[in-house]
Amino acid sequence: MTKEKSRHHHGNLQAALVEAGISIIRADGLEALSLRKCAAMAGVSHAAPAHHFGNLDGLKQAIAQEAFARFTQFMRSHADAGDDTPRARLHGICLGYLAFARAEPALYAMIFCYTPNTPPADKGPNDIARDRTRGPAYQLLRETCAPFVPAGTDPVVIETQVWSLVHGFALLCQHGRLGPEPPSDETVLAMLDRIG
Amino acid sequence: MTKEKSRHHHGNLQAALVEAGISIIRADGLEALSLRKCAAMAGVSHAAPAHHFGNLDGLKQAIAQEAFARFTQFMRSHADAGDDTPRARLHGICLGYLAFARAEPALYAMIFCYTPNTPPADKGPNDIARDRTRGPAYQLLRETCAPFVPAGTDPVVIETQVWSLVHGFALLCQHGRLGPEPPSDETVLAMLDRIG
DNA sequence: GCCGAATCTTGACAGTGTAAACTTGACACT
DNA sequence: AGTGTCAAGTTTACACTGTCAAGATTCGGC
Repeated sequence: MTKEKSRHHHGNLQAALVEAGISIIRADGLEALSLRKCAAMAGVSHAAPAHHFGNLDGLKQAIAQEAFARFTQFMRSHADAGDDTPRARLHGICLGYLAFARAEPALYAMIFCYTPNTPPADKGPNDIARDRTRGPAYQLLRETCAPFVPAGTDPVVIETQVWSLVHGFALLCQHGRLGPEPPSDETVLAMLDRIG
Repeated sequence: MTKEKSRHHHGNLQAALVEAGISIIRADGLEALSLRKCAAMAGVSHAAPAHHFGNLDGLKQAIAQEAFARFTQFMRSHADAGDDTPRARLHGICLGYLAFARAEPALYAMIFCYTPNTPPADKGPNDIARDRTRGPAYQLLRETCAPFVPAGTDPVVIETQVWSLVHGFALLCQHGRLGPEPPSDETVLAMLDRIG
């Protein structure tokens, strides 16, 4: 027999709602996101999402978490693309960062607004604790930046500088603050090379 | 006679609504902003704001414009604070930037999301056109960065690098991505000095 | 004094989040 | 089979929001 459509127990409503939310955000922006529209798009009653996410903010956090997962994978694949030199890896990860921000502006912005931070509040300020509090992508950034840390300087300074530069550039581009057509990726790489 | 309270013609409703909106955003964030709450806070009927701003987005733009005005003035005062050396001016403007972003996180974020850009679409890519399309504060940034532009490199690269770095750092701090207590201002100045 | 235009009010409607009570299906246990 | 329990969705209801249309009031120029 074919799978009967039971009125209850959607199967994987949680994922379906997140997917619906992503498509709504992609089409009409974050402001257009609503619990009821996601419910309708998933073919479910309007109050169902609240059972899974509590409230609208919960849904946004779930969407942001999914977006973060895609973002890290996207960036990691870009890091492995070019040569195996440290510089090629740094360029790759940053170009991936910018490409994702350009391709998915709304999702990218959500990652930083609706993803929880400092979850476990670990003890010492060691590397592992930093990775946890700064998000799943920080380990990749740290490894990539390591070869460019001059002797005697705190690695955090370099990591923070690279991250701030790329993040700020991505957002300024996204909001059109860098002119109608933004600077080329080569400009970013040139800025990057001025650091290391 | 004392000024009679006339039911119509509030006097300066436009400004009052913007002020109400700012206080709401300061207290409960951008999400809590609503036309009706601003109207109530200004002692006016619920549909009055639409007459001045068209819709909610119009009000947001007006608030962002006011926020932008305060931001530029704030930053300009910081630029004139220290010594008259180029480096002191650069440090001053960046510290002002960060101080404003820390003091008024919601207003700072609004500036980049709701302020229109590229208004006149000027002809040549000269300095004046750049100032117009990139916002009123760009002239200040350009003047401050000028002494640090090495011979033979495009000034835009330096300006963009400084702006991206400070903007990205401010937002990463704001969202707690740089740890529970963010790096000190000296760290930012150190990063800045690595550029010039 | 008068008339148009600007300013604000009132009333209404659709869409939204959210809470409560209810219905249905799945599963374990006896 | 019968039963209890629990999770998943539905239904109903309410307050709040943006937005529109129509009316009231006041201002400014003539």
